[in-house]
Amino acid sequence: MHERIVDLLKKNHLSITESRKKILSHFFDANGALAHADIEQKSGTEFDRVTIYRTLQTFVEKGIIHTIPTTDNSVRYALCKDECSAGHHHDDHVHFMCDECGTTYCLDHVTVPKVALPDGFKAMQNDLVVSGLCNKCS
Amino acid sequence: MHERIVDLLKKNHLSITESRKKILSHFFDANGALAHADIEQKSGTEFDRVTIYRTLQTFVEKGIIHTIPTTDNSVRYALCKDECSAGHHHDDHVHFMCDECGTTYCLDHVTVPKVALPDGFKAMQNDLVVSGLCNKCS
DNA sequence: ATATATTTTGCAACAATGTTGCATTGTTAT
DNA sequence: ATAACAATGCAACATTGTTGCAAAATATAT
Ligand SMILES: [Mn+2]
Ligand SMILES: [Mn+2]
Ligand SMILES: [Zn+2]
Ligand SMILES: [Zn+2]
Repeated sequence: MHERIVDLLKKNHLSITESRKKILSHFFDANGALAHADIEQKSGTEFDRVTIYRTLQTFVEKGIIHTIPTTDNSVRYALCKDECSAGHHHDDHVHFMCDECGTTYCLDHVTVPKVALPDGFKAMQNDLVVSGLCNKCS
Repeated sequence: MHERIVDLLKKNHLSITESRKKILSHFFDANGALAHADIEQKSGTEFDRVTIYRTLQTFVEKGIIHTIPTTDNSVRYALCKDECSAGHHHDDHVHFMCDECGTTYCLDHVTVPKVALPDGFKAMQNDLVVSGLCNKCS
């Protein structure tokens, strides 16, 4: 596990620092997506709030994590699959938010369907967010 | 137009106030969705920031406007169709965000497709946000 | 039309979230 | 080990959103 994290950082030409390792490990441990506040809580006073912001930003830029549009308009992050790289995300899966437990899931095997748009509209990215009850809460 | 606004407020058992009329008229004038900041800007110093927050909240509760999940996780609002009422929104249309001009459109005639979810997941609401170039920018 | 009851507003104070510059510390390359 | 470079912590600030309460506006009853 620790090796996997270090490798992932190396692969993306990022220096191996305590905060990056720790924050990445939170993502590997979590089953759902994490908000900034979640990480802040899990980390205690280990590192500064600013470091968390900057680390998340770096991870998004490198294609290590992706942001998730949510119905409550709070920012959440989840690990990307291997296909993503710096500047090129390929997270075309559906996201699910449980109204009961609040967990946000990446449904990696459910792809976002394409829809026909009015004339002149060109789609570059499609995000589908489903909310309801997850398999643990229903 | 003015009558239409007053009627809409009356229909929802809301007192007819200057701020509510003015904010509603901004939505009727706008072609896309509005963020809190847009309204604050259009209104100048006419009313307090807090009033705008409370008015938007009231309108959402009454089913007059709906919130739109966005990829940049900023809150946007747009007028609902007549079918919406207090506590019962029926805004099952696709939203489009233009990467060029920033406009957010309600594509009222494009409905969100249903997707098959893993076992145990129960969908209550589906939001599809498409981004790319709008008909004016492409 | 006036008086009363109810609701909405503005203000102030606060909380939460996010951003920036810069000196110090930690990491990498030589 | 040393130098070059990158990341971190801190402080200060900006933006966004929330709450309580007195004053003002609106709706209701007389
Ligand atoms: Mn995801
Ligand atoms: Mn809409
Ligand atoms: Zn759940
Ligand atoms: Zn456009």
